[in-house]
Amino acid sequence: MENSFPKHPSAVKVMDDSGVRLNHILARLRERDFRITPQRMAILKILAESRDHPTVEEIYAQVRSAFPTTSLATVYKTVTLLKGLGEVLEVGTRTGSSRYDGGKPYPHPHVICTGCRAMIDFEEPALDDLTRQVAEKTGYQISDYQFDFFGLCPRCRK
Amino acid sequence: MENSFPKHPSAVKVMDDSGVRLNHILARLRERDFRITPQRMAILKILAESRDHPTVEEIYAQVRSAFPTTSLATVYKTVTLLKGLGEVLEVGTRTGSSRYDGGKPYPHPHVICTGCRAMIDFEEPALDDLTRQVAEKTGYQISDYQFDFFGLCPRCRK
DNA sequence: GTATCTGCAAAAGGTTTGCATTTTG
DNA sequence: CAAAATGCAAACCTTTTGCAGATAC
Repeated sequence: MENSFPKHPSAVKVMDDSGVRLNHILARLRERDFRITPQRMAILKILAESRDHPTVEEIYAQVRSAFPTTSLATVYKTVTLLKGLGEVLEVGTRTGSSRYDGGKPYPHPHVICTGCRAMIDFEEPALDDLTRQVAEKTGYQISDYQFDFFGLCPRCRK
Repeated sequence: MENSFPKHPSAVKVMDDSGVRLNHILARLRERDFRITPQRMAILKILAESRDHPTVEEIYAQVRSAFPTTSLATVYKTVTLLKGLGEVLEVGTRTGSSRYDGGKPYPHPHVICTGCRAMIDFEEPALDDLTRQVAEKTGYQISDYQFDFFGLCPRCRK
């Protein structure tokens, strides 16, 4: 195979059912002998369920309501671990903190409001093809991309 | 007009001749009563001439060889100023420092080597069209995008 | 029981800011 | 000469790290 570019939902086992997604991540962790602590479980649930691309700070705040002693460092460590396993996608917003997607951990475009920071996904099947073209034309072995649009959402537009 | 999306070279006056590009930026600065200090001039030259997307740190090192008293803060301030004027494009590399393109200040895709960090431009005319589609489908008023591919370049591939 | 995880606090980048001094136009 | 830019150091933010004590399996 020419490159190791991540696959789409059907291939990667990403489902709209966040419960199934959570179980999938749990299985991956057990597989590799990572431990399921209460803090981790809480973080995993948030990442698997939320559709709004939370920041570490936001995850932290939510986890704290259930486990008040949880530390920011633990959230960072867990998110980093999941990123390494390919079970969470980090989205850099170029202003401030990264945001995380535990529901669709493969690269895909986002549309980000420069006013309220709302972030939505954008489906564009042609990107797999474009990625292949980039690999061909440049000789690079493309393994990842980030593609984000910025602008005002309908509400912030006034 | 539906959106304020930046235009391509022919429209924006970006030329392969870095001297002309430099003059263009100088004119923009004078226009707005910004002053042309020796430090600024040195930074502008580097940004207009270089094709390798330097970091602030790299610009700083180069400027220092001509003006040894120059400070990092001045480089940051100048780059921020030019970004605000739309005369420099900031490219986030998601590892470490941003890199800057003073030759093509409008959004365009990059291909970045995850080994040696080499960064090349990628021309894809169809993106203007895709941007329009994103605006239509989402209702967002798209003003900018970032689109970067990551992977090993032919040399780093071994 | 032991390897792993947590929580704390300190450190580490990268970038921004405040302000006195210098310089440009 | 007035307005703007420089240079320095301190401040800022986000993320990472080291390590002693706690905990999952």
